[in-house]
Amino acid sequence: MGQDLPVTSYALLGLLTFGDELTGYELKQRADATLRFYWVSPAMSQVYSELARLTEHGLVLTRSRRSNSQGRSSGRGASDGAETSGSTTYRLSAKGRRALETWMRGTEPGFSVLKHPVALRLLLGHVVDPGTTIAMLEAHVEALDTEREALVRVREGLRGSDGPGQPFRHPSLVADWGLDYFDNERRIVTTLIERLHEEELREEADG
Amino acid sequence: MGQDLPVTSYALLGLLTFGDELTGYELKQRADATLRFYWVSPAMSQVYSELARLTEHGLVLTRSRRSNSQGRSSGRGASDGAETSGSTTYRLSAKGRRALETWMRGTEPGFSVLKHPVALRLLLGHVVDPGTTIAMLEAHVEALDTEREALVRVREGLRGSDGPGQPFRHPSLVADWGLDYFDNERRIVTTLIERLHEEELREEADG
DNA sequence: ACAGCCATGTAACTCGTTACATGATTAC
DNA sequence: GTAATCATGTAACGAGTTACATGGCTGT
Repeated sequence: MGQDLPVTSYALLGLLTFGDELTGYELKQRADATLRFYWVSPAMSQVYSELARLTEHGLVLTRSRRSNSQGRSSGRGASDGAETSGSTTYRLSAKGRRALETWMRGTEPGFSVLKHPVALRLLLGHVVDPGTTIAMLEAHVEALDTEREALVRVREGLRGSDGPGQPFRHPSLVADWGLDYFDNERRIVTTLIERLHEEELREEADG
Repeated sequence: MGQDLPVTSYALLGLLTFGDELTGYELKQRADATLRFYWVSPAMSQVYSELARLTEHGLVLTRSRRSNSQGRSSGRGASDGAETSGSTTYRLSAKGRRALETWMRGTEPGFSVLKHPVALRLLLGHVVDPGTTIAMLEAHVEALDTEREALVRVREGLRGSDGPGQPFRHPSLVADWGLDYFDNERRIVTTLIERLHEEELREEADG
């Protein structure tokens, strides 16, 4: 009991706690919309293989549309020849919900990991000319604006059920967190650009 | 020309641009000290395998201590029986420096990826009781303080050569960025804790 | 009819980790 | 002498990606 799955499995499982029954495709879209800001967007193929694993462990239940051979993917035997077409939806099982609770209460979250290629390249700024670094940072500010806008749209979609006790309360808190993060990062990077600009001008003046 | 290496390879290569000649072990320590805040800390074993690859590509040069069989690890032949002991140091080659420049100028950095287990669990806060979520956030604040302190020590170590034009100018800029990030995150999370506390009290009052 | 999205997977591969194994040097 | 740190790797594995393959369904 309590075989450990990777965090991404629980993340996908968690996306199924918001009520509905989703296809792998829809789950991927949900991950792209929200999960990608705080975790990752797994590839389509990974979504399907994670769902297969979650099904094996009994943490999700399946239902087929437009075809018989309903649910459960009962194990191991021969004779499965009718899974040709139609989509499969997945929903959280009672066991899945318990597993999620156990995971959230019983395991340490661990610290966040940031893979920030822009910061990495700034660290190595002495390798290239200042102009290159400044241009990179300016492009990053634009990218931040784009990402922020996307998150704003997500946040907007939660309005109406984002109050205390309502279903999207926690997603909206996390979205606010993300928006604040973007604002702050924009401010920092803008300041950095100014600092680098000043230095460059001073250097040109001196020779 | 221009075979693409993973970003982590360039990150390690970049750590060799600050002058000295390092062993794999020392390189790992450097990565642990600074790189881990903006990128990742590769495992010891990966440091060695990356160094082997960088050597193959001619981007770093090796030197042996306390033993003959010096440098270059010239290829492919039979007869290598004297690599028993002593440490090997690595330094950036001219080709390596060119490769790094090309990479920094010619490839898109891409957007940052954040794997934030605390944010993920906050997103799923409706699965557990508010107390669990609040406790998790409080633990996160403590972890932030610890990490921030570690970064402060790194920043302090750069003092004296962190001015414009000096060798650790860019590392110090990135460190300042990181410190600001930690400050901001602490502020956000503290606010979130307060919000959740208020809600919990109100809920208890209402029943 | 064709484009674009919905829907599901397989195969090959790389990155990166943990566990394991070995031995030298330094500090107490 | 023995514990900690320095130093270097190998082997097995898992997570996650890209490329590929397939086909249905929907709007124009």
